[in-house]
Amino acid sequence: MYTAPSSPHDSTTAIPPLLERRRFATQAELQAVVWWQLLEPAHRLRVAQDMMVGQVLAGELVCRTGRAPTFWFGLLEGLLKMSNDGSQGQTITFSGLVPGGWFGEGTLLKREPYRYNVQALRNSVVAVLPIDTFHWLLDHSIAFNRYIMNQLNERLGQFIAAREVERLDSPNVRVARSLAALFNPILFPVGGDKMLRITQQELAYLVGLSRQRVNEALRVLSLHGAIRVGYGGLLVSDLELLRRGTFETA
DNA sequence: TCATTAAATTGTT
DNA sequence: AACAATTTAATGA
Repeated sequence: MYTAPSSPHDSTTAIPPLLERRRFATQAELQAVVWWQLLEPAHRLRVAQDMMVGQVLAGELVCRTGRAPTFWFGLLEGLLKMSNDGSQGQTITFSGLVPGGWFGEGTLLKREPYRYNVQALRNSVVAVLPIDTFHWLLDHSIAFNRYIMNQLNERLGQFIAAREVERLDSPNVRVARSLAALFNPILFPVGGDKMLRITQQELAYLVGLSRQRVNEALRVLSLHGAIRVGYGGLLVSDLELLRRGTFETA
């Protein structure tokens, strides 16, 4: 299913048709949203009326640096990559995004343009909540405020961890930490599932390594018993080891 | 349900 | 980057 969309790093990719061909969220989709469950009935109703869902094809951008903030985004299905274009044209990947994750709250809070690109690594389903609804929730729901506060705090920790990884770590450890980040229960509350559907090619785009190198790293990680690799995905068997382990050699 | 074929993904150089 | 090997998905009897 993965036909390298010319290059997920291609900045000439057209503006997302996410705004077109989208529909309202179904009841099942709403109930799968963790923070929606925290709201009281009146607040749930407003969200149900305003939240929409759209399809994003592999390679397309969900949001783009410099664009005015319009939505808070949630990934329902698929795989996204959050990155930034450095001053010399290098692409810096901050984080991968797996289903259950919501992003853009920092930008919406400040009402400033997005500071990163979010690109679909495969066909994905994305939910959007209008910025006005987002602020209305902040004004009316304590539960929502608490959720956002938690999320901001957790994301801060994730960025700090990402910086450390970026500097001093071996490819093996980079892959390990990047994988571990996808299992953050606060940012990606996906029901404690240790199973991750991701191809080695997708993971390669995520961590910025070649597929070959990722393949080798996964081999080492599984030798250490941190993960089990399978066709089209992997299983995390020791999350703590994945987070803290040093996988220097095989 | 099974066999066949195409497509996707992995393993290796 | 290229290629072979393996796994999955799709198709039709």
